[in-house]
Amino acid sequence: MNARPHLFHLLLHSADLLEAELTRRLKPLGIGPRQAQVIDGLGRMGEVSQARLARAFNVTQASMSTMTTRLIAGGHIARRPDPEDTRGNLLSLTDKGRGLLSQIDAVWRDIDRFAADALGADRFEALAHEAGALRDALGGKRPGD
Amino acid sequence: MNARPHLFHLLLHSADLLEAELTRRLKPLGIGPRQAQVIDGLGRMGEVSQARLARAFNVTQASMSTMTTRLIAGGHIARRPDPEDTRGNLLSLTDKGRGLLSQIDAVWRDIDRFAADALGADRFEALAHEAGALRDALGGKRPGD
DNA sequence: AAAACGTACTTAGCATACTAAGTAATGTGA
DNA sequence: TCACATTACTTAGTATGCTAAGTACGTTTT
Repeated sequence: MNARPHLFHLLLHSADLLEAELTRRLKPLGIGPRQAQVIDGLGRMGEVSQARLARAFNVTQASMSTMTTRLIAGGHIARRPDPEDTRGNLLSLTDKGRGLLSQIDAVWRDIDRFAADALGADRFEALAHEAGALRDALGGKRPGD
Repeated sequence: MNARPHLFHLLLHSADLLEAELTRRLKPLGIGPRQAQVIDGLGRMGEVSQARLARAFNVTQASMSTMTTRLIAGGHIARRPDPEDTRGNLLSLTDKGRGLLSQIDAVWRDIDRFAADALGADRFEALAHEAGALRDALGGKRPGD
C-alpha cells in the first residue's frame, strides 16, 4: 500500500534520519547537532548578540535563549553585557567551545561524506542543491547572515 | 561569509521550514504534523499494535508511546487489549479521528502544492525523489510497511 | 519630556525525538 | 517445566522547536 507517499514526507523523513546520524556522531563531543551549528556559527561570526544569532539561524529568540542557556551551562560559550545596549549581551566562544571547532568541522565533513556514500555523490549534490533552493524559496536565511 | 554551507545543513533547514509551514496549516485541526501522519497511517492500516505503528514510522516504541498517549488524550484514537497478546494493545481511529482524514489529506495536498509553487514542480519532484533515495539508503521504512 | 512603539531576553507550556531503565508477558530451549 | 531471551509498553530525563506572555530598555513621536 501507500504507492506514492506525499513528497514532503520523504523530505522530513530523510532529514530526521540524517539528523539522527549526526546526533550519534556528535555524542562523543557532548553536544547536540544544533549546539554544534551554533558553536560553529559563533566561531565564524565572532562576538554577536543573541538576537543576531537567532536571526542568523532563523529560529525565534525564545529558542535561541534556551539554546544559549544550554551552551553556557556546558561551558562552550560565554556572555558579557553589551556596552552599547543594556538590553542585550554579547556572546562568544570560550576556550572549550573553540576547542571543539575542528572536531565539529570533521563531523560536518564526515556526515556529508557519509550521505554522499550512501546516495552517490551526484545525487547528494542534487539533493543539497534543491534543498537549498527550497530553503531560499521559503525565506530561510543562512548562518553568517 | 559562509560561501558553501555543508550539504546537510540545507537539508535540515529546508525540512524545518516545511515542517513549520505544516504545523501552521494543521493548527486549525488541533493536531501537530506527526500526529497527522499517524492518524493518516492508522486510517490506511486499520487496527494495529503500537509496536507495528512504531516500526511503520521508523520511530522508537518510546516515542510512539507518548505519541499515542497524546492522540488518545485528544480523542483521535482508541486502544483495546489485543486478544492474541496480553502485552499489547490494538490501536484504531475513533470517529473523531476518522473525521479528520479528509482534512489531513487536503493539507497534504496543499503543502505539496505550496512547496511545488515555491520551488517549481520539476525541482520539487527532483527534491522528493532524491530525499526518498536518501531515506532508503539510510534504512528508513515507510508507513504502510 | 511623556507616551508609544519596537527590540532584547526569559519563562512557561506544549510537540516531538532519543536513550536508558523498568515491568509484564511471550517464546524457546535444555 | 524452569530459566533466559525477546518483545510490548511506560516513564524519566534530555535536546530542540514554537507560541504566548511578561520585563526591561531603546527610539520616536508628539
